[in-house]
Amino acid sequence: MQVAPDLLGCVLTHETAGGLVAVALAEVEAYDGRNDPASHAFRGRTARNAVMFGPPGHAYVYFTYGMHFCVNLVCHRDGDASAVLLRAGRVIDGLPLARARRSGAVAGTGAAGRRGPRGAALRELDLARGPARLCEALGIDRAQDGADLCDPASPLRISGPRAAVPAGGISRGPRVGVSRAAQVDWRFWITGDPAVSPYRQYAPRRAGRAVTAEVPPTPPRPGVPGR
DNA sequence: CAGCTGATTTCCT
DNA sequence: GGAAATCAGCTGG
Repeated sequence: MQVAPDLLGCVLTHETAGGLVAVALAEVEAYDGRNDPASHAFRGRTARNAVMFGPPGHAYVYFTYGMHFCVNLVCHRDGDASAVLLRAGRVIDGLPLARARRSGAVAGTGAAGRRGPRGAALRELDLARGPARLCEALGIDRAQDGADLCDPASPLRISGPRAAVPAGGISRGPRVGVSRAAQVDWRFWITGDPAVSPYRQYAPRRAGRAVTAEVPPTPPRPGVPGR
């Protein structure tokens, strides 16, 4: 929570065999470990979130919704599972590679098993506009879980602290898509930055399957008079 | 543009 | 069994 706004404007860089991509952070969210019902660490340590309970400065990468990766920076001392989700940014280096990954053209990157080109060309601003998009553009997956982001020699690293407060200042508001502790304003972003992801409130999904026990009323059909 | 849906793993009840 | 720190594709206005 303390360091989250300071990450805005910092640069996250990932160097792989395929090349280098760097993103200037525009949006982050803080999660307060065991004290925060919205945190993955709220219910204790699991195989997935183990890195969060380790020393600060490392990457916690998780897989969610069966297809997406998101990356956090572990912030508090060993045993204290606080972390900051890196939600969005602007690609400032390695643009062609970022675009290729996001369009599904690079094998072994992106969400598990996804392949083949998708539809229309992507806007440059959308390449890292959202936590899963940011990971895909940078080529981050569970292999980077635990990486030391503060080591300048690490393939995945963060450069900071930034030189100055971003022009336009910093805004804060509720976190995106969380159902619990939705009222706390622990999301921070650079005011007016177009790379900030659109805010979405948590919305429970309706019961998916249609009725089998009930017969829905027959809808009126065109050309067929009602009664 | 708002709203809804499918995809699909990890963890929880 | 079902929700979740998401995204893209599609529909209707």
